[in-house]
Amino acid sequence: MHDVAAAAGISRGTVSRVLNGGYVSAEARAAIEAAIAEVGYVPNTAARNLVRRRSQAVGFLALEPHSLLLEDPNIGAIMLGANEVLSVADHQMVNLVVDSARDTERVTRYLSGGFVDGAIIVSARTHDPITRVIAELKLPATFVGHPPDLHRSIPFVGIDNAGSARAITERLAATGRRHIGMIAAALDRDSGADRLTGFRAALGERFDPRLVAEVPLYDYASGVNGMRELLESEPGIDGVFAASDAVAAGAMEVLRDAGRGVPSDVGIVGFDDSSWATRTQPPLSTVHQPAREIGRNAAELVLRQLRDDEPAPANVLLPTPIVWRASA
Amino acid sequence: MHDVAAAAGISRGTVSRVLNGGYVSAEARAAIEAAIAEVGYVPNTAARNLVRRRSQAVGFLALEPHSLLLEDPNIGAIMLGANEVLSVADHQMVNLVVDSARDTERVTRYLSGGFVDGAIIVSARTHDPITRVIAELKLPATFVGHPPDLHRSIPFVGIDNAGSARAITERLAATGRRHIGMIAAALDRDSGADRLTGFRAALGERFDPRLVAEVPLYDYASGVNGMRELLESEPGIDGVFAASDAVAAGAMEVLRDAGRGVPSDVGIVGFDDSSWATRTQPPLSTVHQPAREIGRNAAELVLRQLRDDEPAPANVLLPTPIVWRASA
DNA sequence: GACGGATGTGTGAACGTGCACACGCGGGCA
DNA sequence: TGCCCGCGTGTGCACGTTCACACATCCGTC
Repeated sequence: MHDVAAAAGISRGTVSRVLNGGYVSAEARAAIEAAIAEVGYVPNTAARNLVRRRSQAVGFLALEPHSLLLEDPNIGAIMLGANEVLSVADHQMVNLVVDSARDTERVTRYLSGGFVDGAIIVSARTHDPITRVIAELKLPATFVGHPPDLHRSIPFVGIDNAGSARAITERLAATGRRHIGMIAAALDRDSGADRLTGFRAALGERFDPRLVAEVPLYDYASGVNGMRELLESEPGIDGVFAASDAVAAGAMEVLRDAGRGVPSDVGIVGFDDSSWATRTQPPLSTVHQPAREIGRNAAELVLRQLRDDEPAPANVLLPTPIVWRASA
Repeated sequence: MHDVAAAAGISRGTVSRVLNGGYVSAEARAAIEAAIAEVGYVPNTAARNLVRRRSQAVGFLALEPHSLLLEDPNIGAIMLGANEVLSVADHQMVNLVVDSARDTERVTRYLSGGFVDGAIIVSARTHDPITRVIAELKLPATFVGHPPDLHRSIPFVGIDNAGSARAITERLAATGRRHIGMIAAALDRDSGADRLTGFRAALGERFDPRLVAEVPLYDYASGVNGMRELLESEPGIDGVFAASDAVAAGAMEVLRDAGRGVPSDVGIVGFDDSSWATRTQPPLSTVHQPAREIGRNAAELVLRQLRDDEPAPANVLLPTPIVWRASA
């Protein structure tokens, strides 16, 4: 910067003002911009961060084991979306995977150390020590998905799981199915529980608790087990709402083995619109989760908190269009 | 740091030596460590980076459009592996997706500006402007996969595509298949071309150019088209080596529609051991790509270049075990 | 004509480290 | 005894910015 000032014949202070805004005359600005181009000047982030007490970095916290991270069909798109927004705003995105207890310790230290100005938190559970740390540090943050009850001060971006589940179940019912069941996964998470709630609301009087198979995870194997259970308790089942596309794929496999045609004998719908949905045969009718948009919005919410002149942002619920393919 | 020094009754310099190594007496060390714990001291990265002229960050360059990024079955695991190694070594990983020409400009500026100490480059093409920039800056870097011919100075980590293709083709042939074809994808990349080379080598005299279907991408749709082509040119085909698992999945779909049993009528093998491999019915026999290990090794190679006392690292080729499932 | 506000510029003091250098002390050796 | 060397410690400067403050000029107003 010193060199730029010398080349332009002006002081350091004015160069700084050109870069950061302030009263600068047109001539001075022109001279300095020419000098910057000539010298090939690039501001030094470390020095800037030092004096500003900022790091220009936002942490992307995934509170999940490494293996599940890769299985999750949405997380990659969420990361990508967040990264897009952050990099345009000249912020770095730092990935922090919290798997073991050792990670928790390391990441906690990292967050406390001022290495990041804010955080995006994915798949937080209730009572997670990390979320407590964030709340205590008053670190600008945003949850993806419903946050644990404790920290209502931190905004979140997500989708209306109950409403979406209700909508697609109603659509499935409208195709004339009489015995509609659900493979309900991950009921220990709000997303899983909400999808079941929506399903129940859609059926109203016709809801039959025997036609709900509860399975632990959103994965293929759970779909296989859930569908077997449903077929056993009601052989005449002709419609299935699977809590995720992977679950639906597992269910379709069981139906095929049982000689049931999809959608001729059984109509089936999923949730996520992930890569599974177009890989099944026939392709899956499902609820589209705008994962990239979720990531973008999460990043925006963090950045907005970083600009202290703006008010605390409200939560964001994104629309989830139904994608109707051939499975129902 | 000043506070720590005061609390321990010793000077700043000695505190610095405790943190960075140097002559320190046992008593002084103990006193300072106690003071650090008491004060809750965390070194300031910005100040350290400023004086050391380091950023403690490594760029992860993906030279691919956003959409393909998510389709790629390996890239997530590579990122995860690299991130693991880097974070343990107290380095940040900065994701840089180069999609448009605007990205190229932004990322070039980023790399030149000393924002990163090194780079990991994924899916580079020949003559990519970014790789030229890296070579000119003499930025410590590592390629994932074969680098473009130009920059032999930069090491790479990858797998032996030709050898692996040869091995699994031989294994397929050993099951007694007479008419073995290949769906060869992405021949404009070295990985694609090498897999075809390996296939040809395995068959030797028995190689029949009519039984090679060339398709543009490593994806499902290419598998569908490739398999149709093979069935047309040789209805008696009883073995297929698909250039990727996604291609194999597409091929299996076509075989099912054509009423051919897998593996009873046609044995089929893939490449990658990605999530596709366990989602097909029957599950796919394939070549395992150690993606997470590739990421780890790439990060190691960059870190080694950063420790200037060590010699320039050599390339790394990782082993690719065959995973034999039920499709052949 | 004095005064105050708007506009524009220069200067010095941080920000929190690492590192070079100076210095002190004790022991081995010629 | 004098000197060198290994060990251990303190001090000042530099790293490249931002920011507050001081100052300078011009214009309009009481």
